[in-house]
Amino acid sequence: MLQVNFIKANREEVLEGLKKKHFSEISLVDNIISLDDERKKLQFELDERQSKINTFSKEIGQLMAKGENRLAEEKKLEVASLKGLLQPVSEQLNIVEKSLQDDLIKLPNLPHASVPVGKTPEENELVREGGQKPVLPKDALAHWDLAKKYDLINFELGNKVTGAGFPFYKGKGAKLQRALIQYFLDFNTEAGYTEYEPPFMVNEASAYGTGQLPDKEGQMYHASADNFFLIPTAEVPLTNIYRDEILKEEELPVKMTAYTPCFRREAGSYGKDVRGLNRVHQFDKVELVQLVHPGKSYEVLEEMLLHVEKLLQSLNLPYRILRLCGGDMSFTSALTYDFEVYSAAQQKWLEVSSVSNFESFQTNRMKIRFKADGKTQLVHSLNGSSLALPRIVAALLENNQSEHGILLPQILHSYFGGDKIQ
RNA sequence: GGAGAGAUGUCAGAGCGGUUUAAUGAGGCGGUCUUGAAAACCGUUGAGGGUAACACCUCCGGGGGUUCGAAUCCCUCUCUCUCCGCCA
Repeated sequence: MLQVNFIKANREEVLEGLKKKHFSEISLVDNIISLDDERKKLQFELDERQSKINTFSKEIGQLMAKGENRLAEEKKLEVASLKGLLQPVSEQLNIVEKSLQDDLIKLPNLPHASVPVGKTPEENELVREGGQKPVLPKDALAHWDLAKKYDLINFELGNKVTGAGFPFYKGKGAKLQRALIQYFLDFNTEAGYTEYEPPFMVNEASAYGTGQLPDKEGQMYHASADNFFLIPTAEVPLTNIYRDEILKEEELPVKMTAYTPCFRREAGSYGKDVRGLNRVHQFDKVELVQLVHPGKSYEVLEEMLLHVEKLLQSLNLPYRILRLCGGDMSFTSALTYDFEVYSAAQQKWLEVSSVSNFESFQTNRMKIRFKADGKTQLVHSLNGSSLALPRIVAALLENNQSEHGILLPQILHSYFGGDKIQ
């Protein structure tokens, strides 16, 4: 959520930013500004009347203490009439505040200056590429065929027990999941991130805090008896740890990492690109979250980018980094880098990580602040995947297939307890 | 699932209709003293709105009500704790 005062002081900049993000309801901006002006006016009026009533009420108390009941009764009547004037103002104020809030919630975050102009994924900007694309024989198999050949993943069984998009991992396939999770967490904690194991369900306030509500509730699984939501990412419980908290400046940066399964309904995405592990409803992911001083968030974003890049390099996967264009970015982000790995048998780039700076957009909603020199201000929040497992597994299987089996990268040997899958 | 108790500032904890602008203690910060530290003493220390700065207004778990006046009384919701039951 953007801050009203910022919008008021930077109207032109806000309009331009929204345009870059291809946000259509531009009129909201002026609406917000006038609603806030009205809010202030009403609030002032209400405060003044309330102040009078408070004074009179105190006087009544003093009169009664002195036994001057008749004067007190007269004052009571006076206050009663003042109260009648209070009601309509307070009702109007409530209406205005509600509309203001509703409008503010609809505004997306503004894109950073470095965000490229564009609307579609094709217009994302290539930052750099790394690693070597393998040369596979003509009869190379896609990961869903490899998964079957080595009995690693059973998609049909998932259909039976739960539904489409809930695969079973089995044997070496299950162990590979465990090895990757363990390795990713170790990699992150060595870089100073504190490991958490959070709840996999959150309440409504938390889903609202990170921006899943009120808009995207169709994307989350909902446990209606208790009104809990299955988390779509560890970002939700992790960031909400600090909801409504005021940190000390020296507590920053807060660096957190967690493994969780992620649950996504993916409503509306059928057909292409959903085969095998390319898009599933439940998957494993290790996530990074940082809360930082607002002056340092872009520096930290680059640091997180390098961190994830090193991780991909250690897996020997060919990757590329994209800077997302205005139209392809998420509602809440100010700048997002996507990591994609090349899945050689499908001959396709698959997104495996998204690293974003949200600036104060999330923290304004959640009221995550810090205190410095007596002043309280919002921290900046960032997050990134390191990494989402399914597509990493897809690329590992496809790119490393050979006549001797799947040859795993060196770094995984000890975690996996072997160097290949046969 | 049943019964009971409770939710107050950073923490502990009083207040249960009108000098509460929320007592008191601890912690934090500043100071006096000291070579330095501890102790002792003095001062200071919540959030939001509003203002050029004051003033002023709101907040004692959330929402609603009674009253001239509510942390205090009533209703309701949420959560926490204790005991019993069930249980990995």
